[in-house]
Amino acid sequence: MRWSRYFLPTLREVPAEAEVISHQLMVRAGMIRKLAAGIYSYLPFGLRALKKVREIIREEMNRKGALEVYLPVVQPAEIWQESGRWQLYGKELLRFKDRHARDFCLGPTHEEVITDIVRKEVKSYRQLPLNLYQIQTKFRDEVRPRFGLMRGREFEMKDAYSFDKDEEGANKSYQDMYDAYCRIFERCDLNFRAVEADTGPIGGSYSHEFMVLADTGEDIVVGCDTCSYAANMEKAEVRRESIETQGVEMKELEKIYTPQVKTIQDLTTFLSAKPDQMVKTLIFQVDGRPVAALVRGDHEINPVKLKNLLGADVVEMADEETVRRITGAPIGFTGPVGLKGIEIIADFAVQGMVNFITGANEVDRHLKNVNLNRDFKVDRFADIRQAMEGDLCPRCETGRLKITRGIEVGHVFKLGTKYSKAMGATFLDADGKEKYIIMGCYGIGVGRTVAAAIEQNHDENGIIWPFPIAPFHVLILPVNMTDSRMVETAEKIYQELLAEGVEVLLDDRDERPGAKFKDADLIGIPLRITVGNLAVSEGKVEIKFRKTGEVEKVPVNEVTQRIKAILSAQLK
RNA sequence: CGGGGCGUAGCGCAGUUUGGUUUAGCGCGCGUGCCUUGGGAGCACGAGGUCCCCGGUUCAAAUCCGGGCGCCCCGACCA
Repeated sequence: MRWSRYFLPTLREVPAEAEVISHQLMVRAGMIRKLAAGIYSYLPFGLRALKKVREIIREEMNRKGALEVYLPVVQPAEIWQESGRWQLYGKELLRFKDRHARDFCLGPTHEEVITDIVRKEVKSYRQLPLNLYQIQTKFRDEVRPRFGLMRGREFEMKDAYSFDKDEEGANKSYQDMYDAYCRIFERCDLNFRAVEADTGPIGGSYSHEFMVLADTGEDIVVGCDTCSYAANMEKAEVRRESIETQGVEMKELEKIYTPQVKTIQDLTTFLSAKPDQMVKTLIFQVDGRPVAALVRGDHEINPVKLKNLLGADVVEMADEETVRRITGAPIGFTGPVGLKGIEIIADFAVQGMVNFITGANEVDRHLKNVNLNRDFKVDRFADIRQAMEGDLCPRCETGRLKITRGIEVGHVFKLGTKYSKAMGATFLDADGKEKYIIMGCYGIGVGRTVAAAIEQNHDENGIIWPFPIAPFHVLILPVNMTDSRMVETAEKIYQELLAEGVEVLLDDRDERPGAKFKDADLIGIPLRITVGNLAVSEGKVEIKFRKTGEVEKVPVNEVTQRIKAILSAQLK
């Protein structure tokens, strides 16, 4: 491709609206342009990167025997009503009516469509297992789209759905996809971790998220510094620390006056005590009934854990009025002592505490030297808090947990029979009995993967494409377009590389060298061939690696061979 | 959905507080010519605007008032 005939509009300045580096660079490097909030066009250069990722995904999906399909973006309300999600999905589901006033939506995901196809076509266990996937546009009307392609409303997603006759088969399907995902992200040269994720109330199922590690990520990743344990914040387990409390004397319970002291922070200052000597009592509404949850003052409650523990559908913080009704005091003075008619659940860490501080269920009062069993009873101890940096690893003996940020690029999920039951997708098994198909679903954000790759591979000058997803592998840069010898040399190399099938971009623009070099760094093509004075004087050109800055001086007639050698090594 | 910010040429911005001295500006980019060619050169000339939209106040509105729309950030939310 000749740059002069290409559509690659680069920007010198950072667009005001772009906050994160990947977004800035994708706009500056002429990859994308915004049409509306969370809705982007891909320009040719950006599309080439997207296609590279698509192709890697296809190869790995096909390798596992998944079959590509292409499902509609516009979907009728009926199948969503059947699955129950027409009601449940909320405003993220963009709905509209056609000319006959029939209800439709733009597909945010495709479980309904695929289940509809499979229930109609699959009748026998002989047709299973089956794995169907597509790479296609999704639309989710996000409340707040942000960070360019990171959280768009319209975005490209690879979604796969597996169908199996039994648990064993479903587990294998899941593992196949897990393995495929690892290969895909490895091939994209991403530093990622597969983390355990919460599955919600479906039960018995499990799920992993594939997180690309990046400071700008929206998700929190909890990982062990020693073993391979990793989970997202919702799911991350905490190991019980055994604390010796035997022999510590219980002091006498004491009520203290604490005017306007409502938070742990306030208490810390007011009593000059440490947060880990306090117990936070939080009132939750769990499917409509109140529950008190106790965690140590320096810990945060994890509502998802509470929800799973109680097998509840909805867990939310109680409002001011409810708290008053139950505790007799405003928010900020809640404590477990004297609470009646309410289940009390405490985090394991509370179990090892003696003589701690809690709210007194009375305005401007707290209690000191509170003790378990003597002053109140806990109905259940459980792991209900969020993991913290430095916590013991729940899996290995010596590890400590570390907290990092990540970008979720993929998610594998065992669905079980949720959709097959809702929509009646059954098959006749070998034993002659009708059974529900066991499903799994597996998604990858294609555009988000590209953005994540940039987030992880750039420097102050621009993008540094990993070879496997680079829009072009080689950029030829003739320094002076008015020097016919340089132009001819560049042209010769360009033709040779083209003939060899190398993906090459020739910067034949009549720009000054400085501008060309800046653009070259910005768009980040992994190899740059500089055709300059050396080509005229010694018949040599420079091959520069964008990533390392390393430069090789190579005779013009050896360039093509050298490039081929580098590419075959890099692309394996 | 709560809080904050922004909207002036393709991009980045000044001007708005205190209405008129601005014929609406600056830098970059864009076009033409000269000159220059190893890290975003220089000179000259030039094109390019519904100052987000609608309404109001006023002799006079980019500027003040009311309403609307759009975009960005924080939070909540996110099968």
